[in-house]
Amino acid sequence: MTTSRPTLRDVAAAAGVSPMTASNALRGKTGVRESTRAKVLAAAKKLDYRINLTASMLKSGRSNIIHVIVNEFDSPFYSKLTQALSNEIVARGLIPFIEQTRYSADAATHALTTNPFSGQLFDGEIIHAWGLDAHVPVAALNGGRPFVLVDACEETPTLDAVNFPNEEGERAAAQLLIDHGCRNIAIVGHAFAERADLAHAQNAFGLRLRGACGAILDAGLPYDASAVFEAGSAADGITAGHAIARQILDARSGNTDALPPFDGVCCANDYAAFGVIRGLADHGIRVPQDVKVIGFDGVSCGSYATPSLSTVEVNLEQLAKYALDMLTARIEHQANGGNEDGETLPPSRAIIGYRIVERESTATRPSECSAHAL
Amino acid sequence: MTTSRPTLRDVAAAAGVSPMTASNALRGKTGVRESTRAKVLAAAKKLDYRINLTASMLKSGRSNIIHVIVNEFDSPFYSKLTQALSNEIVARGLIPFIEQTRYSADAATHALTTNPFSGQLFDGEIIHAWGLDAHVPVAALNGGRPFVLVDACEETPTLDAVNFPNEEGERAAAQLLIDHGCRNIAIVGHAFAERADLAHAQNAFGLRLRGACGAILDAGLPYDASAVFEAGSAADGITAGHAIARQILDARSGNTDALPPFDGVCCANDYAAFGVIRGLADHGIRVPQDVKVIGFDGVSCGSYATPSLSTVEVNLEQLAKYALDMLTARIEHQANGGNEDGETLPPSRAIIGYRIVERESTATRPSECSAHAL
DNA sequence: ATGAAAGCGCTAACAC
DNA sequence: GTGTTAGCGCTTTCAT
Repeated sequence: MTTSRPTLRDVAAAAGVSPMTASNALRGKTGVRESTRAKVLAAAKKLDYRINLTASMLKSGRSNIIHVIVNEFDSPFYSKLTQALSNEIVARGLIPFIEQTRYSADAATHALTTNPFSGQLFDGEIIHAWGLDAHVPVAALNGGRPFVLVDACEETPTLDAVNFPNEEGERAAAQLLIDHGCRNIAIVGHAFAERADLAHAQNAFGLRLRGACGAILDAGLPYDASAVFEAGSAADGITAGHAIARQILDARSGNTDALPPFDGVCCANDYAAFGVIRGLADHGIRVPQDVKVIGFDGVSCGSYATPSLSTVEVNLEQLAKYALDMLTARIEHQANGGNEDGETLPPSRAIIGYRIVERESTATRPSECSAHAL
Repeated sequence: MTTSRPTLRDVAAAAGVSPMTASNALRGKTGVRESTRAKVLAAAKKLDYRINLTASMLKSGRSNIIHVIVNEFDSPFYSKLTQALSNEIVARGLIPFIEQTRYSADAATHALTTNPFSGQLFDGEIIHAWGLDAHVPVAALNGGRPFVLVDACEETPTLDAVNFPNEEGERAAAQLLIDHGCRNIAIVGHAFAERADLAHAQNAFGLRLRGACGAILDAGLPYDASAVFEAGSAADGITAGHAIARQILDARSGNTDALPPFDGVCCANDYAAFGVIRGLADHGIRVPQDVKVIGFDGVSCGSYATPSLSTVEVNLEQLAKYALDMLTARIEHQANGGNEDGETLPPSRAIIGYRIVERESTATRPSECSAHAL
């Protein structure tokens, strides 16, 4: 016969009080005499009582669980984002529930709708998943639940959102290359678009391209389709790196028809930047001696890669803080019956900070190349 | 006035059946007439019914949630492990709940005990967390719940466990260096220990050292404390890389007292290997031209790093399969009342497969150095 | 400050 | 095949 877990009843009986008093005592509610609370806590400890959260959640309708949706776990960026969000959620006494969609819009839709956890188990949700802006009508999926969009860049501000300094950060990245003497810069990330057409960029990569081409054009440097390579992952980055290397080698070979050789590459994320460096190395092109490369995100491995990667490091701790501030505000508001009388909280928006991190991949002097910069 | 979610009652009423029939129909139970099931499903769809899992879990005592505990999210190894486990769990129709302990034995203990989710909400648990073998009495913490230990290497087989091919894999790694001509191999990972003392190695790094030193000694090559560096992370790896570089430079400088220069480095994981390469580069030592380096794990970024990293790639898909087979067997066994009459399932053990992946970091000829090997 | 009653939404067990 | 009953363990409400 299995002796099953003690319930609140058992604790109450052992302490000689009612279940209600035991519940209040255990949850630290005021209005319980200290001596009574002590008795209850002692009984709970003695019995090794563990609250049954399913029962608690069923009755109270609150779970303290925050749902986090990302594209995948196994990527330098998402693993860092996940860790930052998890840390902040735990620090606030909440419980993170992290799910990956593996870049599937269907999976994202499911996570937000069909999935019975959403809206019943979770107190709030934070999502950074690809393609949401274009393919998934997020605002419609979210039935007024506490919800934060990360870097979805949607233009209609109906939801709380924390965005990255996409345009400004990538502009600064391109400017760094220019300041370091680059005059023919390749851009890796979003597909080519004219500057004017980028005014309506809807996603992060579009905004980053806007920033990079802005810096380049404003400096009087060339910007055209031959210098823009579409890539978001290391695999695509390798392909881009090969193309960039070929153009450099072609120019070196003395071919008079050759395009001028690239001397800098501005990447929309670190992941692709690693691929670009890899692709360049395949053809013997060295970074930073032959070409300088800068990424975006500030992933952890950028500091211990060889060459270490210069980047636009975004402040993910700040992102997590903002997201949870927005979420908890909405959760509290709902708990106080805020939504019942039509008084909905207006949507909040925030843009997180960044800093340019200069490492080997954009170094100008050989001595800097071997200095290990964190 | 907020119109709250429809319940099973509402669906049953709309379909003109009892709640029980509706429940059975929705859960795909047999013994429901097809026409009835269709009516119920239609009603559920029309009302946008979503099952309340807290209620379901409370009543049935099953959640279909698998608890996964790892040290951290933001590391190349754990992010890959997490993704593999998550994929397999989802593929089996279960729900992964992933938690990080951040290398804290306290956090691990909490995750397994104080945490009210464990043993009440979760159907099973999979843990790969550092220090569990030595500091946390896992077997005692687990109250007979379905539970799988990943690579904890504990000697008393009281729990289900999936282990890595630690000794064998690292032996193969060292052998690769030897076969490629290395004669003075540094080992990075576990602290130095005599071969005899490693007979009782209790953790993964100890076993890996046993494998490496076995290959080296059996080949008649030197193995002593001067060639062993303790490191598990990129940061430690950089320190080790600096020390290794100094010894190489010292020997090059013609100092007659100098130790022979290292020509190979066998690392206990890829994470440290990246650090070693980084540390070597800080002193201008090139990989693989000056020293060959091999890692362990087969993390994703090893293929697109520069140099790309040779490694012992362990089969994490297989790990996930084994772990879930063990878990589901135990869950089913418990559901069938297996534990009540004292018939406990004997503990299972498995060792996952590996393959040696040769990339640039151990290449012997220059031509191989620029070939991009996946 | 404490307790009694009621029920959250679902499903196991049993009747019909 | 379908319906009825009962209750999982907790917390909200309201009485004392």
